[in-house]
Amino acid sequence: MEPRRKMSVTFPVANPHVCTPAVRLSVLGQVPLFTGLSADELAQVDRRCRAHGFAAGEAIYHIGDAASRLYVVATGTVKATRFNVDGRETLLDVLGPGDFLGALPALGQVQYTDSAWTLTPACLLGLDAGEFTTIMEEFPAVAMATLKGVSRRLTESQEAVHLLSGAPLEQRLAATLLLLAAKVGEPWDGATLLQMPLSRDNLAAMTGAATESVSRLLSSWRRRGLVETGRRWVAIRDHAALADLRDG
Amino acid sequence: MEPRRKMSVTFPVANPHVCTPAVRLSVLGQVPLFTGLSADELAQVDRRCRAHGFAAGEAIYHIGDAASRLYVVATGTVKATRFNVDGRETLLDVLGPGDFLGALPALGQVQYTDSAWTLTPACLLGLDAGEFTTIMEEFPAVAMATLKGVSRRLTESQEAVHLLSGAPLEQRLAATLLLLAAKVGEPWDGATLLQMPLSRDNLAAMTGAATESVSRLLSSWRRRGLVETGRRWVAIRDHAALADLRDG
DNA sequence: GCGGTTGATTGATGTAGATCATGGTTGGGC
DNA sequence: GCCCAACCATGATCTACATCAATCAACCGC
Repeated sequence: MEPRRKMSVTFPVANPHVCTPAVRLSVLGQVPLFTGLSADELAQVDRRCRAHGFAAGEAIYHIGDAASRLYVVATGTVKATRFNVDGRETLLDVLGPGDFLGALPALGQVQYTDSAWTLTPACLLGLDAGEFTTIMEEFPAVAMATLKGVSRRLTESQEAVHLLSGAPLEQRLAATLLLLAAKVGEPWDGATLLQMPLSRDNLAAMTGAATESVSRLLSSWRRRGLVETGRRWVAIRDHAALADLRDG
Repeated sequence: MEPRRKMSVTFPVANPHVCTPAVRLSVLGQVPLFTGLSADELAQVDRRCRAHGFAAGEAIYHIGDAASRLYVVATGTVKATRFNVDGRETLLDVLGPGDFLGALPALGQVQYTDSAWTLTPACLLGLDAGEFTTIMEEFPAVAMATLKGVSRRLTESQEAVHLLSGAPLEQRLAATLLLLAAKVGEPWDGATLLQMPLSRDNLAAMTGAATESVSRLLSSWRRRGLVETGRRWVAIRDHAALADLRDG
């Protein structure tokens, strides 16, 4: 076997204290949830939310907790997961800057329906449930943007259901990598590096597979030149080939 | 093997022409989407929608079609599905009276992301995308109710993802039956009859399994007295036992 | 009532991928 | 610079479930 390329990927460390008022406003201005609000209105929103700093691998909230907050990711990446009784973890979603997560009692969600953990150090803006409801009532555009965001996620989730219902692992993993590439991919040395810490375990939890199966498949793809991999990172070399695998 | 109880279940036949103005208004008044609207406002909504009658097994719309309408089920049951290239079908959701389906360009959905077929004869109220957007803008309560409905479905879909990611078929099928019981179950001879035509095929498409596997499992449960089954129907005799199976 | 079609059952066999086991590699902490 | 814990690779084995195959039962239209 030819020697694997070795490299280390480091991710920007978000100092919790980096969420200065100026940064907060700039972040809020780029959040899909709040597009269309004037600077003045954004300031109103900003006044109502509070920045929370997290280290890598910290819990943000747990499934079953009373749903009290909606969070917006300012910096860093976050995973939304579900566990079952014997510890099996399913990774439902990966959230990056601008994405929202959490739950809202006003939408009938009494408890969080998933758990959220940081993958990197992260800074989140938290809005109390009541506050967000008020904002939606005050600014219908925010309600629409929320609806849009939730709808898009429902579609994505249904696509995942479809893939998990019988598609071979090869298709599921290819689909997952391409989806992540679209979400957090960035050019790097002629390939697309997934700019987030991504272990074989994480990919297994996303595709409903065993860690070893993911490892084997990635090895095979690496030998064929489709991807490049390392400790907790993956880069895509051949999009077209992966797309072919995804579509059967 | 002891002889199976035989019975035939017939489902109410919705005559397309049954959607008289009076029926339409009464249906609209009970739709979660439009709760909180006054009779007068409901009449406004009613004026904007059009009734469509369908026979059993008819297509309502196809995945990939330009997303032009939102439908509300007045009578009958409908399935939302996805297909892959080689004909494998995944049943994403089952919709009954009061549920909505379709897609909205205003939410960024240019095309339908699933296909919809009637399971029984059905009557649907269709709203043009633009109309519904107008209604949401005019009545913020409708926008909230929509958001609530989509959020609930997202949670359900994520639960499905979690189950499909590694839970054995036994758990998936038990979970599906209990979910359906909560949705369309009704008391019948001491058990809970799922009041909709439900083939082994349908259950397989819902749980990501082969028809034969579903058949085998139901047979085993029937022998143990947990369920009662027949041609295109299932009734639950022992909720608690199924709940145990679902939770591992 | 009768025949054909669709749906359901049950058995035999095959396989994708889980699980178990082991050793190699990497990088962070001191 | 060394150590250790986390991460990764790869082989051997096992199993849940798909697939293939053959009846059998129920309903529909005539």
